[in-house]
Amino acid sequence: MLAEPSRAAMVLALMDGRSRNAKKLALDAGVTPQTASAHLKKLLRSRILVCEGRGRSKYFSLAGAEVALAVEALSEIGRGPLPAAARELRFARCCYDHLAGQLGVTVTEQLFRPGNTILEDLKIRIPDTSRRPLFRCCTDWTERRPHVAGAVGAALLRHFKTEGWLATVRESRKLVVTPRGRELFVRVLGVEETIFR
Amino acid sequence: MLAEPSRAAMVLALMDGRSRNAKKLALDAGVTPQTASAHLKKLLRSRILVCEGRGRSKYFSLAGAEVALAVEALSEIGRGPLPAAARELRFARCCYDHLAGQLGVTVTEQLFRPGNTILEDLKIRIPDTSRRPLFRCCTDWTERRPHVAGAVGAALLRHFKTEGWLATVRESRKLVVTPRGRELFVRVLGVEETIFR
DNA sequence: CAAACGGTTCGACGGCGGTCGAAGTGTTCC
DNA sequence: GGAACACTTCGACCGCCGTCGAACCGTTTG
Repeated sequence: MLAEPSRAAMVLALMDGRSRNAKKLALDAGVTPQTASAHLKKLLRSRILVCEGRGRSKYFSLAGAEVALAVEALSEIGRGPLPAAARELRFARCCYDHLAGQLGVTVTEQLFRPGNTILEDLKIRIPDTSRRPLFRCCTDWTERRPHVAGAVGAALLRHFKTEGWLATVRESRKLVVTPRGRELFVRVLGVEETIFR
Repeated sequence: MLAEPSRAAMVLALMDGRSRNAKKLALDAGVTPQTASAHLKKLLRSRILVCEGRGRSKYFSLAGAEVALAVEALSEIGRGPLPAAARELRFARCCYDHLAGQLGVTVTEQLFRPGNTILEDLKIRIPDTSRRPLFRCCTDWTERRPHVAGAVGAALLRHFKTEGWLATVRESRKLVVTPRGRELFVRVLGVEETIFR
């Protein structure tokens, strides 16, 4: 649906969230009204657009936030340099302001063990100043499993850095586990020794 | 790129984050190796996949988080019922075998409060028989925030149903909070009274 | 070295689908 | 009522691109 140039042009034209009529969209896409009509019909059927018929004109707009999110997500692909160093990032890296990679998902799983007292043991304090959700999760793209984000995720990474468990690498998202960190991850968080290779 | 069925099949096959060789991907997509080769070439050029040549085999995997995000975002489009019955499902429903909706994300947030003892209080036992991940999360499509899934999510919903907190509605994913459940959600899980309207 | 195998290139075929002209329906406005 | 207009349907055309057979290259294995 979004792959076809004319349809893509129409959807992109609607990315501002406003609505337009069919003729305007035909112009945006550089096709005749008949062609546009066929495309718009398909876009409606596949729930990408919705329309509201006002009089003899029909006004089209994006069907919802999911559409806008998907279009934005697609436009992110292929930017940036090739990840020759991908492997290095796989074990531990930061994802915005929280921990990701094998270590990230492992820590997250530990947090979910019934009876764990990790957040208290580390004396993690969550600043409740913001409207930020306490907890979010990203699906880790290397692990395809969730790691903790949100306020809790940020607080954890902050702790690991200030307490010298993890060190950052300049100009990179890579994180390095210090010897001290390695010992503490195992002893305090119950992480398997083996994941450190 | 992602619109073509064979390529989509290959990319979906790689959505678990692991890597596969060209022949395996050809099989997944149901095409011959020549055809797969052509597709893989294009997917590499457009930075959707990366490959690592080990010996005479080449191992392909997703190029990065953006790709996984985009694919997931695309899969969200057009899901869900039309707005008429949507409202009813919004508050509480089951998502496969776990709890979703406003109540689902709220419970999930409670689980992440530092110092909570919810899983022990409820005497939740996680069967560790399976290879099933202890914890997964779905992004709730109505709430746009994560709710707990995986073994923990399933155990929780099972508990809520067997203990009479929630009642199922036949032929529907809808879940109804019983008066008993309502009281317990507030007292035991610390859910805000107000979300029950 | 020969055989097997993974991956690639080339060329030919065929179908799906985007395109537009022409014509049809319904609405608005004078 | 009639003209202008927004949108749709139909039909025919045509080009792009996915497909596979055959042949080719390079690595691995015995």
